[in-house]
Amino acid sequence: MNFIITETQKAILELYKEEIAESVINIQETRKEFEGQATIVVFPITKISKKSPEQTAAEIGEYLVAHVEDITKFNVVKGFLNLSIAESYFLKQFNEEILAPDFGRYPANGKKVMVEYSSPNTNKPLHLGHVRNNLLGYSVSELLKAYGYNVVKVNLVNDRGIHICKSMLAWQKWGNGETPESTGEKGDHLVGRYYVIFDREYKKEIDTLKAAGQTEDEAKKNAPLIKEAQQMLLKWEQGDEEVVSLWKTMNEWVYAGFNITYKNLGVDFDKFYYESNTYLLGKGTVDEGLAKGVFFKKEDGSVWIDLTEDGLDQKLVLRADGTSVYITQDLGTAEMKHDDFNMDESIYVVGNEQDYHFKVLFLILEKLGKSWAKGLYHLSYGMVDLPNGKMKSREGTVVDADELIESMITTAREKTEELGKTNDFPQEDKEELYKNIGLGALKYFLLKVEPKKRLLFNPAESIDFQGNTGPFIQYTHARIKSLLSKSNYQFAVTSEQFSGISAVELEMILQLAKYPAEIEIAAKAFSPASLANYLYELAKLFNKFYHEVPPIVKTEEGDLKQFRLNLCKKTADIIHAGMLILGIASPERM
RNA sequence: GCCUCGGUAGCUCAGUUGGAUAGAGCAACGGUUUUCUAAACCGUGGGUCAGGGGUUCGAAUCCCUUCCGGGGUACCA
Repeated sequence: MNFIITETQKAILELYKEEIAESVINIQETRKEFEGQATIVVFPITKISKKSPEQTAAEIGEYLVAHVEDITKFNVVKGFLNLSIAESYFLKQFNEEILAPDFGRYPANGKKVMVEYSSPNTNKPLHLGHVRNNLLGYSVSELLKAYGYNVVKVNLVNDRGIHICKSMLAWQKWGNGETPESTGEKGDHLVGRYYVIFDREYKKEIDTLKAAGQTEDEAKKNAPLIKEAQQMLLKWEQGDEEVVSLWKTMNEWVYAGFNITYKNLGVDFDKFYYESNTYLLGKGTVDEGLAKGVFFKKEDGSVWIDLTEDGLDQKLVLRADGTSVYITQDLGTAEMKHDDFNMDESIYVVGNEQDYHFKVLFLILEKLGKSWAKGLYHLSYGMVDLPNGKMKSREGTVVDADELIESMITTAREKTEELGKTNDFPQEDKEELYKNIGLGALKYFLLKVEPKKRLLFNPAESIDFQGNTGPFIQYTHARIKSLLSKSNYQFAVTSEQFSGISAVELEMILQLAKYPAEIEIAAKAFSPASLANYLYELAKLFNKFYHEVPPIVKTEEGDLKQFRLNLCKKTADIIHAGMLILGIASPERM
């Protein structure tokens, strides 16, 4: 409805003899309790008109109705000028813009963006926090594709380090040669189980040492198990055959397990990076920083950067013994990824506990003069909390990803069968449907919340299937599909002059018209949440329409029926497309 | 202590260039099915937008301040 702005500018020039900037004219949707579709907020204009808000509004309203064909009526409420727009305007917009096959699709913008997400540790299975990360990363990728980007999805796997050695060591000591094959256990769960066993035995040793008079810190350092694990890490780094071979074997088990989880979640990656290959990177960057005078060396030989002028602290970038720390590695990895893909932007999907780390990382790269540093973005998201607090792997208070997925599917199965909806479905289709619904509920639940907010998950209350949920939107889609098939829908463009259109239908056109802008907003914010809420509003509006309008299938043939069917079809298409961006399937029947 | 992100209905959440009487869902209560899928629709009740101050025609939104909560402030990753 951009024409309103231009016309209002003309009106003001005519009435008050003054040019007015576009930004001063504030147009919003008219609230439901008032008549009209578009509202101009006139307060800012009174500075020019030098008249009361009411009078200014009335004058502009009269001008617009007299001079603009599509504006048919106006009313003034305090400083708000409500305009009624002709139905034909909406129909024209619907036919020409919204029904166009490429509606909501952005052309390629020629830019490449990397989205790094998931980044699991290979010593334990994925939990609900990882699920949020994976769904966010996948969805943001799809969102950016829809907005015209060329997207590269990468997964930087943390496959080395002391934590992996803990699982390996525990398995060596107490595993009796168990394998996923011999136990039937998913590989990541098996390895995770030994990680927990290590921790349990380690704690026992600590207690023993404390009982013998050592302090907590001493006991933690001196426990034989941790020493053995450290030895193992050292051997790994020296390339000890036995250790490396065990490491490879156990990692393979974990990957096999992860692949199943990824497949169930519907996420994928274009490239995997492994920290076992990247952990030595970054030393060149440190040399570069020293040469440029960005870093400095302390007496002990350790290398630092001083960020106090930027409101941060001094930060170590290389130990005195020349070994790397986390940020050294990340500096090197960032350069490598840029060399590999030469992308314009790069998004790290990582939890908000690492806000400080990424702030520092990006700042250092900028100070090193990397031109691409300004394209880096940390998509920081809040932790998923349980009612009694944070999830902790070692304390067993985690919601396991595989179990959660399974229970969502089970719930979907129970609810669907209770409603008797799938009595005539072939068995295969049933299982496919339950999976789509169960995961739809889970994904929507996690994605509808603004990423940076932390999110509460209560395992005791199952995720809803009614109201503002994935299944509600899926149901709306299925309902439309059923209607279309019953009416033998064929596409045809209607005229723009016929009667019988209701207010809710105009609302739907307005809501559909917003779709491209919603993609843009969500893509720019790297946040699928607003899109999720948009789709919910659209579905809700459709259901209202569905109840208010008499059965379309039985309506006599004509423009009104055709228009309504077109409206249904487009709504289904947009729900389908939008849900795909969220990684959620829209079943044809449910 | 310092940095940072949050605090909106009983619960889970929407609400951005500052706009009208702050919205949904769940839960509670009541209603709608001889009509295209009732996982739906309609209605009722429920608010000190954490507290206080400021900016102005107008503040959940911007500024200051206090309180509460998460996270960070590691030569862990």
